[in-house]
Amino acid sequence: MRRSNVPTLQDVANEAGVHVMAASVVLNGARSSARVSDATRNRIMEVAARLQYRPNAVARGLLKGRLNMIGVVGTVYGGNLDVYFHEILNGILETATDNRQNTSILSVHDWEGSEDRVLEFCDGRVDGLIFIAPRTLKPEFAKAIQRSVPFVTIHSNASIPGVVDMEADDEGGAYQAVQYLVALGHRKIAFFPGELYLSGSRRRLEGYKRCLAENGIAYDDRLVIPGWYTYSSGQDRMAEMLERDSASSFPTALFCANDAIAFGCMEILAKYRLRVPDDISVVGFDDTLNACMTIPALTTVRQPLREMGRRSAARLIDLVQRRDTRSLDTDATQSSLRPGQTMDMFPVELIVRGTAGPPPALPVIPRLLERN
Amino acid sequence: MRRSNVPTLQDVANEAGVHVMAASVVLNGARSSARVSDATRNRIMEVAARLQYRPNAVARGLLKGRLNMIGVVGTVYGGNLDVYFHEILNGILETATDNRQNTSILSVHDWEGSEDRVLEFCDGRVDGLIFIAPRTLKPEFAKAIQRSVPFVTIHSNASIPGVVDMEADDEGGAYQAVQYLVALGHRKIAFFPGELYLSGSRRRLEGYKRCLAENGIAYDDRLVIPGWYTYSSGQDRMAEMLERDSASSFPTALFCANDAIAFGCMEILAKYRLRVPDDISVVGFDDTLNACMTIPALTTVRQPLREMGRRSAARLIDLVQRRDTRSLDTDATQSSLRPGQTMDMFPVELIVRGTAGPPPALPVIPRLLERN
DNA sequence: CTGAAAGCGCTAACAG
DNA sequence: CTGTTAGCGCTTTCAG
Repeated sequence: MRRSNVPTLQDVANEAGVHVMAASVVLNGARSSARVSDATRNRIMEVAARLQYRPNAVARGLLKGRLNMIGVVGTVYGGNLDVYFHEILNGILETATDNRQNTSILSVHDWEGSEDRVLEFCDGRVDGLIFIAPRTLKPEFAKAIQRSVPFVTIHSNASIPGVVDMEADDEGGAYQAVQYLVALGHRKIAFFPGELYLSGSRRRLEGYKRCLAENGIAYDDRLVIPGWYTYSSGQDRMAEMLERDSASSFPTALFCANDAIAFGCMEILAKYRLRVPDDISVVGFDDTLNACMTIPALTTVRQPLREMGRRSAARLIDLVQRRDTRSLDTDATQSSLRPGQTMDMFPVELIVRGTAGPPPALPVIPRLLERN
Repeated sequence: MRRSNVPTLQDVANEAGVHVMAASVVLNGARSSARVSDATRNRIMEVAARLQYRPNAVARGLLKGRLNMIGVVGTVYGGNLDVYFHEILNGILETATDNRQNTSILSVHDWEGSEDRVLEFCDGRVDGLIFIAPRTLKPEFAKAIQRSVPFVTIHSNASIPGVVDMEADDEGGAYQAVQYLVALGHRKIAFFPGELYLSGSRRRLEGYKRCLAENGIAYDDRLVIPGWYTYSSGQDRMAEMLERDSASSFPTALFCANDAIAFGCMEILAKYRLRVPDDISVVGFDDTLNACMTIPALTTVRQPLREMGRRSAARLIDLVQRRDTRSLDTDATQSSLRPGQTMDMFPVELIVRGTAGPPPALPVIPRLLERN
């Protein structure tokens, strides 16, 4: 049953009066391209051009067991793939394009309930998978995936034996951010860590705690308010804190576990007539593209998301190729990417912009505007 | 040459001691599932479960001429797929997921030079294509695509006969934005239209002009500065204007053809110590996710990008299905989407936030800060 | 150097 | 109701 009306190799061959395989050899430039005489070769090329022949990727894929397609699985948060995802994706697309790979995206709402969709996703249609911030990859699930295709993770929550994972220096980044605030004179620094059951959040909490301890500031768990990695969670938690605390017990600085939370906080602060950074300082984490778009621009810990995307794609492509040629070369020195290493740690950097300054001389009084 | 180690239908059949096709019928639930006795059926299911058999999507795709994959082609601007693209993508992913379709992304840097990549992209690996803001689709190129797969466009620059295109009411949106500024008391309103060779930009310019005319304000082409649809272009054009104009000839309001331009402008305005909206008003276009993340939040014309993404995917899926069953039903009333219609126009809406207000009583004097 | 075969994994059409 | 056969479009092997 021929479905589409695009010319096939058979059509070209018929038209040129040669056999399919001659056309195949000519048109894909297989190793022995000298196997066809110049006359037939030219005739085939001419016919192919006239018919606008293009090889069918699926047929080739079935045969080769490879489609030149990398799959990306990412979480949608409240219906949206957020900027964080977006920047990683940019990196992946860049590397994929450079290596003539296509990119396919699967968005999942929750990891637990989507295992079947993910498994289906990798049944032949992708050569490998990149998981972006998977919540919980159950070991059996990870095994099931690996049976079909290799995969790598970015911000994996729990490390999986033999699986390469990209991580940023969460602990160090948090430490830097808090140290910066302390140096500015802050002593009461709140922390919005996002989801504390995520290992990244916990590492950031570690950095926050270590910095306080090293500066002789007592840890106050009323200043640490968990939530989610979203704008609206930032709004909610900030509002809670503003309604709960009196002016005197209110923090002079906020460290947020990502930029979205920071923006949510800032939105609420504005509603309460608190000026950033005069009345209160805010520091984020990630340095997503919109971090420099607020006024004042967000002071934040830069995580090289794009680079992490690039590297994950490079790693994956490497794994796919290695699998393809596993029997041919046992020499692992071919690649510049060390295969044994199971975690790529990326450095972070504090980007000082305009949302953090010295604490106010007098306690400020938050007053809610009636409506914005 | 068997490439992967995943169990195949043949494996299941062998293990269960039945013929391949029995396994096929049982495991995919084809029309006559009663064709197999319960005993064999159970045995097959049991074996399939034990072996963790999953059908190979590529093999099925080759046979059916359909992979359940929709392709999205978008432009990268300065190395980034921007928020605009991102929101449309969210809509596409949503509808794709609802219809059990996968989504594959191809990012192109320039449309002219990427025609081959696009053609290659649609050789079997996608069932249809969504073009996001294609610059110039040459007629022959469009024909070539259509030979392989159906496609739809979003913000197509020139309409292509028979191709469904999603557009927003650019003219009306621009009119609304400018009318709002005029109502606030502004008479000197600058317009940053982005690329004027794009039809969308020109329609926005029409709306701007019409509104000025209807309010008896003379059109001054010194106030209309073309550029690109980017943050950095907003910065550049704004800086140019600030350096060029004296305080007295400086506009009191800015209408920007998208949010990115508006943010770029605002960044420069801040550098020149101009306060938004006290000294100068700014209105954007699009209402991308980060529009509400600046402080003050951006007043902008909302384009339902997500909805446009959803609709484009729905349209495309419809076309793909129609193509699949073209010989079977000639009855076009099946679908709720009218097939003949070649343009979907989406309404826009002015979202009033905090970046526009009345013009200042006295002309303001921009003064550049030494460093930010 | 050329031709004929077989087969990737799956399904749709046939005979039995 | 079962089993066989052919084939989606392409490539690789093996004879000629």
